[in-house]
Amino acid sequence: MYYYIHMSNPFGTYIRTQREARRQNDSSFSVRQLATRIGVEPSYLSKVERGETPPPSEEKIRRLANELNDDPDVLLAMAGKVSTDLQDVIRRRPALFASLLRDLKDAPEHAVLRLVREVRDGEW
Amino acid sequence: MYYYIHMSNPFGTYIRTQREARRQNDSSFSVRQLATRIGVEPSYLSKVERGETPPPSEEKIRRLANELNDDPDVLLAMAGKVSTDLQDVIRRRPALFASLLRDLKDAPEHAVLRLVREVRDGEW
DNA sequence: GCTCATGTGTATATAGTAGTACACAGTACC
DNA sequence: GGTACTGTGTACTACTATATACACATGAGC
Repeated sequence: MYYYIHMSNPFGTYIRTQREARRQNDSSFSVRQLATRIGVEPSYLSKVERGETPPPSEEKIRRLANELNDDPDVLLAMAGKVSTDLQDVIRRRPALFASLLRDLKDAPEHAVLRLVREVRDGEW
Repeated sequence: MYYYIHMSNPFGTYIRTQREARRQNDSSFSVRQLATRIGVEPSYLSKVERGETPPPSEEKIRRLANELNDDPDVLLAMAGKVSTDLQDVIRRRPALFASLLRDLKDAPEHAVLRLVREVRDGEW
């Protein structure tokens, strides 16, 4: 017997919006059918979309991202989570990546992107 | 009624080692007194050190790091966790930081450090 | 040899996570 | 106008996280 505090709910709202958009052209994007495809009970997906229950597990969020053609990292972020593979990167070299992230915390997007590009071009 | 699978236990082992090292010169680093200072029951800290129970919460780990003069990020990593403030950095710009981290995942330490230095010197 | 601190065993509590099972009322469609 | 699918309400479950409370035997120091 408990209540889920029902504030804003960015994750569920976004999922519902995306699902209904897809549904215009594809009737298989009903709550029931999508729920079945990602492997949960329809009533559960319904509750998640309405924010009556917290977002599902990382795995289910990944399947949602896949079905809805969305970036899993972005959906996970909306759900208040961080991908476990990213957490693993940090956990293997905590001091190093902690300082990198804290330094880049407020860096403008283009600056970070430049670093990404530098790294990708193999400049090290 | 459950058992904690008691494999390797890097966190507890490390804490015990550090605590006993400190205790050579300072008798206040007994299980009981340290537990009291960080705000947990002595029997709980004992179980954590012996790996009978999983590592404590982030907050308690931070207090341990403080008492033992250790890097909180490193202790958290040993406990299989990532600091919530770092998770927040990623969650605010998930696509950006996800790609950065995945690209740097296997980069050699000195290359990452060079980036840290670049950023610190404000080259953006 | 008594006191007091020490480490640890046993039992238990509470919240959060991550769902399932099933029934029920509305709607679509043919 | 019956069939079949839809969204959702109600009730329940199992497991994990994060601990507390207290008792007990041991050992060290005065």
